[in-house]
Amino acid sequence: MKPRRNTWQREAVRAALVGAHGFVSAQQLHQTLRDSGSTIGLATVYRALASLTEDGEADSIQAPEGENLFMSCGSTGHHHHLICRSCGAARELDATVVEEWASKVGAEHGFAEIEHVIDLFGICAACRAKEA
Amino acid sequence: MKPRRNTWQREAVRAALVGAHGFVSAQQLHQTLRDSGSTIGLATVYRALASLTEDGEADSIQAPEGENLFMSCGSTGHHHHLICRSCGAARELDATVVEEWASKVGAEHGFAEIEHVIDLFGICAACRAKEA
DNA sequence: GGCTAGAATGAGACTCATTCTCATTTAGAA
DNA sequence: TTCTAAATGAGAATGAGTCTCATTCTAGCC
Ligand SMILES: [Zn+2]
Ligand SMILES: [Zn+2]
Ligand SMILES: [Zn+2]
Ligand SMILES: [Zn+2]
Repeated sequence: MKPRRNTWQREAVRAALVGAHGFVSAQQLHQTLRDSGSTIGLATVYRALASLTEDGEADSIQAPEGENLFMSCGSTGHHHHLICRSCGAARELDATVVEEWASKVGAEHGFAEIEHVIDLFGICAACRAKEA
Repeated sequence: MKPRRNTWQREAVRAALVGAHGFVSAQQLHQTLRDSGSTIGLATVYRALASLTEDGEADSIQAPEGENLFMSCGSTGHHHHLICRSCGAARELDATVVEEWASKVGAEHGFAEIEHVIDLFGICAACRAKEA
């Protein structure tokens, strides 16, 4: 892990990410921080999120609309999520079966350096209750 | 399927997509078409790809970099791919196990309207040979 | 074949997420 | 405290994709 300086900006992003409880975009996070009086710059939020993700402190996924979403995730290892399209709440999934499937399939077709993207999106119970 | 008029532009996009043999971006496709003398507009390429995808004549995926990629795909039903990061070549996958896993997991967590994104990326044998 | 309504097109303006530039600030070691 | 490279922030730049709207063209009708 490359060296990082501890700036209040980096810490603020980390805190905001933890406070978000679910996947959020860089823009949302920046807005939240500004709304709470911070003067942090948008570019800095992007930089902090990139480094946090690099260091394994945050997970990132691509929303179906193309935006990148980030989340402060407890477990550090490789894993997958079930995400609420409406509020961003996420559940970690035990994906042992698909991990095995993915590596088997990759090998079978003679492809190297296999990576996989596996995400489930839906509407959580809470959001459904709200809408009804 | 909503009605579509047959224009040479739509046909050109369809043909270029078939000729591409793998996943390509709208921009690439547009460039290819222009290079071969066509005067087709970029917006039209986007519109044609969107309608072809809607009609099930093309598949689309999100590249890890965020760009949307399209491919003329034989089978019409729901399925997944193993894609070469380098040349876009793709294999269709039998993903019965993961389909079952996905629907089970969604239900278990009380989420509704589950959709899943499952894509494998790697480097195909041909591209590895080329690089070496 | 001509006529017409409405769909499709294309040039370019526009949006919006993300990255880059660069002058200024600051963390952290000495 | 001093110094230096890393980090920051404002705004410019990038780039995929969408939108607008005047013009063109398809397809059905005579
Ligand atoms: Zn929700
Ligand atoms: Zn995995
Ligand atoms: Zn390849
Ligand atoms: Zn599937």
